[in-house]
Amino acid sequence: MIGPGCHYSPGLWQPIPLTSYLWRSESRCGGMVDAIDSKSIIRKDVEVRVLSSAQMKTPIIVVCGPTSTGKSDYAVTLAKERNGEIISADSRQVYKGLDIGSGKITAKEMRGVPHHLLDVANPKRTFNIVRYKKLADKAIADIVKRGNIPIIVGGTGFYIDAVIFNQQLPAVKPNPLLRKALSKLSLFELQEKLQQLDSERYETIDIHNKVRLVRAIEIATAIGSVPKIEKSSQFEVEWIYLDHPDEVLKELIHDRLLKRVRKGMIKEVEQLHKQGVAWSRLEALGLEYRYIALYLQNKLSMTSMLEQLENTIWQYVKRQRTWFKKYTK
RNA sequence: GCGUCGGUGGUAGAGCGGUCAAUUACAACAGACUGUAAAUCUGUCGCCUUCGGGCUACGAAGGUUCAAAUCCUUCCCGGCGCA
Repeated sequence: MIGPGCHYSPGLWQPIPLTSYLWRSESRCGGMVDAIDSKSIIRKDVEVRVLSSAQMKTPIIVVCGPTSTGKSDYAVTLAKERNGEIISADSRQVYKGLDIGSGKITAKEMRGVPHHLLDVANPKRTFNIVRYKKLADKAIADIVKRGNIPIIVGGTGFYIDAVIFNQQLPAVKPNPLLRKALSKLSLFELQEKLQQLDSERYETIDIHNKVRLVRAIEIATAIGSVPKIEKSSQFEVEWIYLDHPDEVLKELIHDRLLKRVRKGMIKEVEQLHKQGVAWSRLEALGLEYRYIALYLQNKLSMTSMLEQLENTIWQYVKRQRTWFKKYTK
């Protein structure tokens, strides 16, 4: 059985609870009681009402963890038990057509549980976090309206953060012309430019990271400076972190990779390319799409493609773990 | 068997008398993360350390030299050419 705060799961899995903002304990000290109390006051005082509804946080569940730990499956079971609907937090599963390679759940595996934020973007164009947040916020609101509990499931920590902590990202759209011009500059020139435009952001940014520098300059150019990010939490979060010991996870990754190759993952990438997704775009998508694209272009043999891919997946696992570690604090 | 080229850190591969514990890339390990986030970027990476330094290392053993991964000799191993 799977339930709130019960970090137990079927088979040989050993989901490790990272945090325990348990739903039950939270509602005792926070939301529910206040909410009920405030209702009686509402009719008399609008001020109190606003304050109280701010205090009344929406319960939400987050299932996170590195790739191949069985998040999707776990979440479906959880959703069935808890009346939940699932919101994917995966930067590649948002794209139509990236199915096997991204490890997207199949209709059958959903077992009737509604899933959101899958197949919402065209793989030829880059999706981004602001669009993700907009769609996710909307999905959450709808789910809550239906009286169900939203369950955010995925391995993209950046996306999870944006939604859970309600990060207000600056409303500056990507400017392709500016980016093109900036891409010609050296690292040093980009650093100088940002320092001139916004010395405060310059202090906090990773000054070796061109991508970040370009984005910061883009924002500063448009609105003067990069605003400090505001975080707030409107949710009562129950965190569930799934992981396995290294050896177990490595084996799961290996087996799953072979299984997906057998299921036609290579054909999927070939198909995407035929439909007009450029090799360079596929390579930029990373992991499976990058390495299979290289293989299809005869830049890698089958064996070295699989070897390198497995290796890169493991590096990704470690980046994910690094990200999720902050949820334990 | 003769000739020839080579044997360098987990791997590939620089260095060819001192400034070499040894460029670089990959792997490994740790970390960052404000509209590309499966992306992008950073640090560490022989052993020990009181962080000054100490010790062991470039196939093996000898030798030349103030000084050798770098030169010489022999041996072992691999590629190629001729037999």
